[in-house]
Amino acid sequence: MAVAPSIEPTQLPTRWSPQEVEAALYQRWLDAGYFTADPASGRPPFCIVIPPPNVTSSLHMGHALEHTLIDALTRRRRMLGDEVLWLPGMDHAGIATQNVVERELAKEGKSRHDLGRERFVERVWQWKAQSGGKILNQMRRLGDGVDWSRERFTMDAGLSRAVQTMFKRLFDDELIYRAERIINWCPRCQTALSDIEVEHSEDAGELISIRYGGGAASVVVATTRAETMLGDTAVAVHPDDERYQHLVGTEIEVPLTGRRVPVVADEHVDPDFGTGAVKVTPAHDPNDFEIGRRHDLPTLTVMDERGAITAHGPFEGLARFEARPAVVAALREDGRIVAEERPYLHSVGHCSRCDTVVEPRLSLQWFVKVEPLAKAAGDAVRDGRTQIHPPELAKRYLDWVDNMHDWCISRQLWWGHRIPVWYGPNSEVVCVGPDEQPPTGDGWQQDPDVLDTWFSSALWPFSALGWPVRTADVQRFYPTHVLVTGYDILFFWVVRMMMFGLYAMNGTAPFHDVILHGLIRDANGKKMSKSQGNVIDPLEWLDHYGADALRYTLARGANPGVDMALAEEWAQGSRNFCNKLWNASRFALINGAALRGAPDRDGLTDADTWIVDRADAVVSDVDELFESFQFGKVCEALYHFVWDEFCDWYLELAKVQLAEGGQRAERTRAVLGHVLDIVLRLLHPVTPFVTETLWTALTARESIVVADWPSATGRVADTGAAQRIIDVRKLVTEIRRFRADQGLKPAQRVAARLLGADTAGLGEHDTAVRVLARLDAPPESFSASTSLEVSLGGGIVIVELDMQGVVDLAAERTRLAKDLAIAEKVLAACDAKLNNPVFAHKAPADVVAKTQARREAAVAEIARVTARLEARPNQ
RNA sequence: GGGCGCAUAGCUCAGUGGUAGAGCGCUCGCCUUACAAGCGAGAGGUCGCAGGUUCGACCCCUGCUGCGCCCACCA
Repeated sequence: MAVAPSIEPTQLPTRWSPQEVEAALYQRWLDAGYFTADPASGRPPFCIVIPPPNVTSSLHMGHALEHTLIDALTRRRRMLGDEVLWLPGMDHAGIATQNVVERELAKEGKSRHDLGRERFVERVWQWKAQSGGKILNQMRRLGDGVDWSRERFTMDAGLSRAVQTMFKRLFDDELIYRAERIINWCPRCQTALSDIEVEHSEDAGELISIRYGGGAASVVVATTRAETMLGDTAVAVHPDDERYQHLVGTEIEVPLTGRRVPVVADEHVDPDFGTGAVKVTPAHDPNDFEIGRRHDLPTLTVMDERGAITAHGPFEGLARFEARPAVVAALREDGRIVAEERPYLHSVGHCSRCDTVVEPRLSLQWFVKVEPLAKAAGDAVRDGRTQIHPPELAKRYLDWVDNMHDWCISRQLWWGHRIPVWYGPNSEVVCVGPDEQPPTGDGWQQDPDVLDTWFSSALWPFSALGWPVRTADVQRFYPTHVLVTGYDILFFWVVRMMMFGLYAMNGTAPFHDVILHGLIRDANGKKMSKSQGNVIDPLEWLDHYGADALRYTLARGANPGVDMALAEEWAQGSRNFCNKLWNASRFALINGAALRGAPDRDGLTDADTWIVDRADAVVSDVDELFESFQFGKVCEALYHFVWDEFCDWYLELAKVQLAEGGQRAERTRAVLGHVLDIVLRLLHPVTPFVTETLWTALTARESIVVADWPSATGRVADTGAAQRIIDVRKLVTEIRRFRADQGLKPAQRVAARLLGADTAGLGEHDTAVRVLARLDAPPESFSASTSLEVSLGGGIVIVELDMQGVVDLAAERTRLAKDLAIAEKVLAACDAKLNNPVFAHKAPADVVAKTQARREAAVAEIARVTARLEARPNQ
């Protein structure tokens, strides 16, 4: 059982010091077991699985954002009474992690081959232990309310079993196949890559036009990859291209290799591009591969897995980028062959992990046949079973699933789930399920490759819950409710979870809502990157400003799908807000506020009624905003209420009420406690630490983590009280403005008489207005030296002031002139509308009425200001 | 090549068919007994450009310009 620390209000420091208490509070929550889910409880379930961070790195700001949003959602649901499970874990991140560890090895002058597969994998596990620990610590610092008893890793035994089960099932359903295809090959990582692991960029290259054949039977083809001509086995032209009709079906000689290759007619060729003729290299280009299949062309592999040339004497052994100029140089030796060389900007694929130029390569790989799976994934979004926020991104999702290529899932790596397929001595292929023994005997060998890391990630929403075992967790918490992740992995991850979830879980999509947050950028809107040196480490802000300030900053900027620029000032502002909350609470506690339930309406002042009603409204606003995942607006609404309304006005009015003592003060304390209680609970999902500290002090209860989420009192708002408070605020502001214009110091008291306050309904607010505006009661011999008229909702109040001859006429004239100009502008605008005959017909009645009212107010204002100005000679 | 998004105050961003908003920054004045990480009062915007619809457009439509992102097998 957690015990709230007892704090003596008067001992509270004037600043919130997060560093001193956060760790202890977090430990207290863990000890109390608040974050441990119980599948057997009767509560409605609410589950979010963490997007498992890669074990390779520590958490960056994007993670901090993601975790803040997830934590806010889960904390709120917990307070609403749900059985909440936020399941933590990490991803083995196959190629990324292997690369990191290989780089470590390189520092020791070793390669993975020096260690051998087994020892290398051991080494990666060591890395995982070290790096993973850092991540877990960061999550604690952030205050993540995760269920640590359920922590998973994509390579742990259970998840490996899930992977094997899934593979086997897809294999048996013929949704996984092995084929020789042109795939994206990274010559540095020496593995196949899926389409989305390739990043395209516009690179400068050369387009070289080469004459094939000779004399009348020659044709010019163009290429940016001259070295591939060593593997050419045809030239292709469009079937309808009359220029080349006579050549189709003939053979033509390829320069350098001297190979005689057929000229084929193929629809793929664009007759308008270049010369309309294409060299065909089936082994090294995906299009050419297809052409080759259609025309039964041989595939001639001329490059090895490192990208070095394997054939043709003089070029053998050259790396591809050395071979390219070498081939061109050799072609130039015969002056008739190279028809043209020109610079050329074109799109080139790079390995997303190491930036090496990807080489299309013919090889035998495993693929997932995505069509039926992608169809289901599209349908789930189309029919609304899963909703994507923001909806604009749903279109992008659909475009993608509708045009998806088969997914290459085998990787020539060592770190990952080994493909559960065994090959026999007589070309047998056996897929081995998790409960089956692999075949033994001479010549049987397991496939050496591992699976794409996204294969296991795609299973995460159910494998992490225990699938394929029918665990209580799977039954209770699948489908999960919300997925919170960045839009940058919509295709990598979200689509694949949808495909696999729908397939493995009998058509049940893995989540109801997908929230795609934006990317974190630096203050100038630039992407954070290590090479730019503009990365902000969340730990730095945690140390300087505390977890709540960091979380609040991130949540406040979190508009769905929109990137966020982060600057240090934001964190400072959030820290200041936490401190404001701290001091407001401190004030309330010092003055004896305590939680006594919702205050009885009887005997409340206008100020009390107003703030209680406002708190009610904020509760429903925040609920609505949370339900629609508008975190930024949740924060904004609470910020405005706490700072601009509760602190700036209610607390100041409360001071007056407390000074009255007795029953009035007692009720004020109740209202303070009530409103503060609501505010703290509403803020808790975003700023858990400061709210916990203050709430336990206010209520003497166990923990706000398990407090009830606020609900509105359900009573009808008192608009009269609200209007009177608005009037008080306006009156006070106008008087302060006047004082400022007149150059009065804040401390300087001025005697004043308020005329018309009673009829304006502000009779009982006389003291408050005087305190807030620093006005003294008029002495018996009061004589006003100047006056100020303020037009309020309840009527006009005239403030007569004894300025003792210090009236600054010039300042007043300036202000009046400004007021006059504004009023005249408003009048003109209103007249323009009202004089338009169509306006009265077409505009809604309330708009017309409002416009008329505005006009009248402007006219009255002009009259008053003009009178003022006339009464103040320019002397 | 296809698709999408964004252009609003100095900066980062909200916003609604009917008088332009916030935070930070800036100016002036204040240590006013919760808070100087604070208080009070201000300045600052022809809501990218050009048309159109409408009584009325920052908001809806069209085009343009600029920026960004995603997808793509342009040799």
